[in-house]
Amino acid sequence: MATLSNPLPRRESLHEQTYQALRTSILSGELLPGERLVETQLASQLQVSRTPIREALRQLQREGLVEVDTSGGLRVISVSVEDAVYLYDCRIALEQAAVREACLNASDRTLDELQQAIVQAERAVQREASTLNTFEMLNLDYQFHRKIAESTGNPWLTGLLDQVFDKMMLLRVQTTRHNPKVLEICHEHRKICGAIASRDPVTAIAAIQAHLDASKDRVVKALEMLQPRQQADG
Amino acid sequence: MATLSNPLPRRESLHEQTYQALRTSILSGELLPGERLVETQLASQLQVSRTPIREALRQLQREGLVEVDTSGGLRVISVSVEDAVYLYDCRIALEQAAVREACLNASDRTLDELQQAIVQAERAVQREASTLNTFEMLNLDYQFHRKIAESTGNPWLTGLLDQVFDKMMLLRVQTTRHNPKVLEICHEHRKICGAIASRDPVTAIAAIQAHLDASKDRVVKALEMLQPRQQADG
DNA sequence: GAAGCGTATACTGTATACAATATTGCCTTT
DNA sequence: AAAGGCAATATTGTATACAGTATACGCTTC
Repeated sequence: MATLSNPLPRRESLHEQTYQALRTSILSGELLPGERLVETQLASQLQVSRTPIREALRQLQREGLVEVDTSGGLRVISVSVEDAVYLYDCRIALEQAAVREACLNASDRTLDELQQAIVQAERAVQREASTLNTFEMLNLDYQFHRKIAESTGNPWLTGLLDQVFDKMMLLRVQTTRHNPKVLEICHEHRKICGAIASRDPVTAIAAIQAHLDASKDRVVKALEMLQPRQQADG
Repeated sequence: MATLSNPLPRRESLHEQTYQALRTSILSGELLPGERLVETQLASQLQVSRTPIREALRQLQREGLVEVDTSGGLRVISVSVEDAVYLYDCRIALEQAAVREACLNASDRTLDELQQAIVQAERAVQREASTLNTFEMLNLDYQFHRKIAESTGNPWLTGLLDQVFDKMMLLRVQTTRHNPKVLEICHEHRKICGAIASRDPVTAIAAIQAHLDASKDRVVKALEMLQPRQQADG
């Protein structure tokens, strides 16, 4: 609804729409890691000129979802087992800070939204079981974590975490298909939520730590199954 | 030196050079917070067409150094006292993770470089005292912190911290001119470095925490002097 | 003189043309 | 048949032209 209190929503520019489209395609796995992104192809697919495509690609590049080829072309990044560990390290650091702040700042309204995010995820799992695709299921997971970040009121923290989430999505789209222990996750989410609700930073931090450590383990194991880590020595 | 192990360095594209030029201008204070960035002006100043300018601006926008106006124009962000606190929260979270990993991974070579970074900063201060401009002085500071991040081997962590540093530079360019207690900082740096060298994560984390808390205090106090924080109630 | 309208101007958004470079495959030569 | 070179093609880099939109200024009208 457009009201007088807000400026009218300006029609999204093509480069913005292009950015969103490409990002979604990458995160959902429609564009696979390593896949070459050719400007003219994308332009004809999305029915725009190369100009907005280029602007979108530069953003994705700065964000690290896309990287330059040896010959100057752009490709979707591919995330190794090594990267997965590194990304989890970043995520744990940021999310610990997030839950700590959340314990201080979260409003009742926010706590409610957290609850709802969990319930929504549980319902979705029970209802749609296997029909729900991986991308959407992961999105429900991240919704919870993002809500915690938002509740801190710290926009920079949210932004940084979003970047980490994006790359994480990329690797989890590959792995989660095989072990979607979502109910277990929901249980862990409830614990975190409870600790935040009782304004207990120590417990909350421990809970998010445990949750992410477990998640990290699952993902790393799954990845090593798919693409065995190279040993430095024999 | 170009060797066979690396691909030949491709001539930097104009949009990359443009990005670097704009970023530096912003961080050094040549382009002031709130200042309008007009594509055609920048194009004529840098003697390129609008195309590379736009690509550079999109990157800066994604990175958060530049933001859109109500009327669609781009402006250099301005960092409030609130933002300063939020940015420090992010930085502390990330740097704690960095020093912890540094304790585990730092090579002797890296430790040496850390030492050198400190010595270099001390020398610069003694030698050039007041002639050294704020931007360069801060760069020496960040060099130290960036080296720690690099020593983790975690490229994502480095990237995230760089983003925080950039915004921090923006606010510190305003504040540091007045209280350049650099020697004090060097002392704190030595402590951190020592703890990393003795592979003592607990001490290292405590030291970086103390260092950043002190820094945060200084910056917030200085900022509140310049632009008093608005009170919600009278 | 103030309010409102309209035009001129400035700026961003997008498309396209042109240039430079990389890749591919064919053709020649030995 | 293999190697080397040359031409054709594909792709990115950059400039510019044109369109849409906002802003500013002056003119008109009351």
